Amino acid sequence: MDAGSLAISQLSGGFDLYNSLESGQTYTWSRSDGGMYTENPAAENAWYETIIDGCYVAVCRDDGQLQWRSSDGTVAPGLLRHHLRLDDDLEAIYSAFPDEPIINAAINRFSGMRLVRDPPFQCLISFICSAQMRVKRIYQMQQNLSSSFGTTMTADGRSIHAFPTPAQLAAATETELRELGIGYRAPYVQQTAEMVHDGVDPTAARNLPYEEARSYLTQYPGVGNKVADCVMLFSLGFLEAVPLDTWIQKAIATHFPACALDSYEETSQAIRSHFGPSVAGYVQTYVFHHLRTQE
DNA sequence: CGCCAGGCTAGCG
DNA sequence: CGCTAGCATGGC
Repeated sequence: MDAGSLAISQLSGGFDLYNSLESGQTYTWSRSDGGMYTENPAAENAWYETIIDGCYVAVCRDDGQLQWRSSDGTVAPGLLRHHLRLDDDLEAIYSAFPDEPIINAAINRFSGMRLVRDPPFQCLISFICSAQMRVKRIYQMQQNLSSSFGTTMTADGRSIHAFPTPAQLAAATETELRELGIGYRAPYVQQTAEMVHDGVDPTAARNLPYEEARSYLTQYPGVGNKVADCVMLFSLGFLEAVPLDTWIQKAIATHFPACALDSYEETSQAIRSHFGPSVAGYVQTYVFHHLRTQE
């Protein structure tokens, strides 16, 4: 097992590991203390781990450093920079946020929280599963998919499951998926996995303009505008994407009523423009987490 | 028990 | 097009 560290002080705006990985934007990491999405704060030395492209990586915040351990030390630092967006200039991003009370409150609470850049297939499946589901259960469903259909690796003598590949998940039956608690989303998951396995590549959306990319992603069963926006923001790097979930729709009605229009498309356009296209997705993620974790 | 959870789809008018 | 019933499952 290789190991190393990155200096958090060199990152503009710092890095809040806990809120970045437990704000409901990613379901690809697990806390080694088993407390992922339990609403118990992570212990100071809690490790978050995942397997990406066959590479095991674990990270932990310790004394101003982002410590990491990995099965492949040659790729781990670059992998972390990419998937945790460590090169995002948070100070510049905050200064581009609109100066409004609810947004400022969110920045104050979660300063250092970064967007993630998740593996697209895993992101696609996890947000198909997210429909009408609580964050904690979405996470549990992804764990179930991994342990039932994903490849097993051994790290530190423990067995860990990677998220299934499109081929592995396409081979699952609807009945098997329902037994994992996937519910009525089971056929969507199976059929989407099959489409990706057959060559309909979600990453092809990267090369399209924003609204065409969103439309492209809705060809997968179980993917509407909202889920497509999540995939674009949390895995494809469209920082202008603002997923209009129930929380954000309420926030728009209350705090930005001029943007509360009739259709998803119109509201989306208005709120993207209001938040600022280059940072709108960041604003969304901060406000979402702020509202969802208020007492 | 009833209600709700990071919505979507099919089937209407 | 716009509108809405129905959808699985678990937690409160």
